[in-house]
Amino acid sequence: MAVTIHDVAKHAGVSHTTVSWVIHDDPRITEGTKIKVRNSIDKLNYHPNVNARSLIRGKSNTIAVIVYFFSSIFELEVLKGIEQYFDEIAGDYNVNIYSTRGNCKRKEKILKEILYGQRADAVIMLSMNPGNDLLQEYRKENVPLVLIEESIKGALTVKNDNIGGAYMATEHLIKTGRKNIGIVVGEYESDESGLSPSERLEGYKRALEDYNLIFNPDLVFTIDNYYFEEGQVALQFILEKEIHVDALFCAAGDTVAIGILDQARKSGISIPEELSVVGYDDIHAAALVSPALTTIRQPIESLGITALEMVMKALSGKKVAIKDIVFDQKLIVRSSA
Amino acid sequence: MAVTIHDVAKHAGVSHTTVSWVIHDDPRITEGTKIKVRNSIDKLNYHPNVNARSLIRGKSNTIAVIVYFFSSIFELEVLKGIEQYFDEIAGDYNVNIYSTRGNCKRKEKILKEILYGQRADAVIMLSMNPGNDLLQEYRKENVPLVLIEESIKGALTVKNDNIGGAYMATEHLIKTGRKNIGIVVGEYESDESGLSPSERLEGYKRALEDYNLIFNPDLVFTIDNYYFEEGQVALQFILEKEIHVDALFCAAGDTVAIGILDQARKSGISIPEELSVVGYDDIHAAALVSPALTTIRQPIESLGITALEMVMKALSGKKVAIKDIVFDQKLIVRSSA
DNA sequence: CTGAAAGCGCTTACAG
DNA sequence: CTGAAAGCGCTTACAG
Repeated sequence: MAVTIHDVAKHAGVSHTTVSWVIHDDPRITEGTKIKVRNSIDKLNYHPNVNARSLIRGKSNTIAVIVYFFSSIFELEVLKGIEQYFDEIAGDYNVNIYSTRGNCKRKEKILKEILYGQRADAVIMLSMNPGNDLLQEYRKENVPLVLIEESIKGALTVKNDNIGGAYMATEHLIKTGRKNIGIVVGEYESDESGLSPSERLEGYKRALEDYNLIFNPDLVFTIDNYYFEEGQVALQFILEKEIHVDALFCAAGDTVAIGILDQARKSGISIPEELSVVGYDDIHAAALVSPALTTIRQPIESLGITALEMVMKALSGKKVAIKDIVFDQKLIVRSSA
Repeated sequence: MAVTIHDVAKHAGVSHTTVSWVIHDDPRITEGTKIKVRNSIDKLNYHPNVNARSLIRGKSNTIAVIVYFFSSIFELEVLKGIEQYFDEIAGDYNVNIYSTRGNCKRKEKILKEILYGQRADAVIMLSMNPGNDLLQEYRKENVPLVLIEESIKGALTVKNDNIGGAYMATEHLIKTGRKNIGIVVGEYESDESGLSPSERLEGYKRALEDYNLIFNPDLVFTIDNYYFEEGQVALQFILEKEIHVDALFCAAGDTVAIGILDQARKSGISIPEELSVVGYDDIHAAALVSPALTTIRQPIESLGITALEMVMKALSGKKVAIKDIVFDQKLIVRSSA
């Protein structure tokens, strides 16, 4: 069906070896032969079978990016970052994006298939942990693995200073006179949760402690999917249960925080008078909602760019120091707190 | 290096053929042998080489999704749709997501590599046109190709009723008394632009015509990347040049429309009194900005779900009627118009 | 019930 | 300067 190297060889009147060498621009082939063969390639519309090539080379020229789910602008921005300089940094590689669709078994399957089934030559994982066993297997096989927003001993990591960011957010609320500060945060206890939720919780706790406020576990509200609607639900819950908070640090990000703002308006809660809200991410909408959202800005695209750079460096055989690369966060004060 | 089928065979004390058959659960193999072999597979942590398998099968069990760029929430939502029921609909397939990074040559290269290099067994394209030549090549090779938000004669298409949506938006502005209605729209003349911009422009024109307003080409403002900032720039341009408009239909989507709102606030233009704005998409932020954005809601996730269903149907050998599947749009009236 | 053999489409030493 | 041969890791008729 498809045109193979043999068809080209026959058409050009040479052996298939010669065709292969023309493709690889081997100096042993005369210019005349090259032209002849290239002509046949064009005429027959020949494209090498990627699978055969990868099989024999033992590498696929592909970088795999694994996301947990296409749930939020976070993924989008990181992917943008990875793409931004892709041609310059990783010209002859392809990117393949996989989603685990929130399934841990799938995650492991994908990671194993990539490693042992040779789907890709390197991996970038977003907000996900390969687990220690798989990490060791990757190291043994010498396949580069870079983690974004996740850290595990022995892995290459690019991340935000979530502890610092959460600290700043909480400190801001304290300094503006808030006493009962709740936190809305992603699931932080499961294996699948990624590191940032627990780090942000940690930063929140540290700030409370430094300012002599008591940490109250009842003021920790967790959400699962980082959806807008979960912010609405969280505030509904707080109001129904009559839980007393005068501020919410929405560590789960701006989209959820905006859900909180939305519910506040619907429930007649005035912001920031009755309730201060600080988000995380500084998405575009944060500046535009009413009241405008005070939030923490993180350089999301940079995470992607840096992760790709690390992967390429490792792929080129250079030693990459195993040391977390951490990006600073910035407090953006607007009207909501 | 990696464990092959031969290693498993040796470990289990059978031939590699037997191992292959165990993997495929061939009824000719006795249960005892199967257990023995599966044990070895687990012990050695064996995973079949995907490339070898694809090579021999002549198919890769992969569906390729091609996006133009990870630029907007639109891509994110479509991907969400494709994922949503993936396990149910397309259990043993993988998805690979490619981005052309806005490069037409890359697009063609990807499409040819998929087709002739056997990267994937079917393709879903987002807001992109394969071009007639490539479409014919896909049809000849019988590789399913489904287009989202793009239509070309002879291709399977899933799209929004952009003409209808734009008509509704424009009609709403007309009925609320606006006379000088501009349109902000994505690049619609280049090959790479996708179909929706020109369709939305068409809907806009038709509404003007039906209500006896003259179409003025000077009131068509185009943008390239669907970025927030482009909305700001567009309004700045209009103000600087003192172009007289009392309404803008931002067919380029809500993110850009919100950029317009932002610039309006900065420039002291009151919305909707001095300028009415209607967006397109109904993203979450649309309801939350101030003033809340009047917009057109489109079922983006459904596009992805339906496209995947069509691909799977075609892949299963069933005839799929070549007839555009068109989703209805809905006008959501808020405060900005 | 299991194995030896051919072959998928390519690459790459090895001859000539 | 070019070709015949072996092999990458699998699958699948074909024997036995």
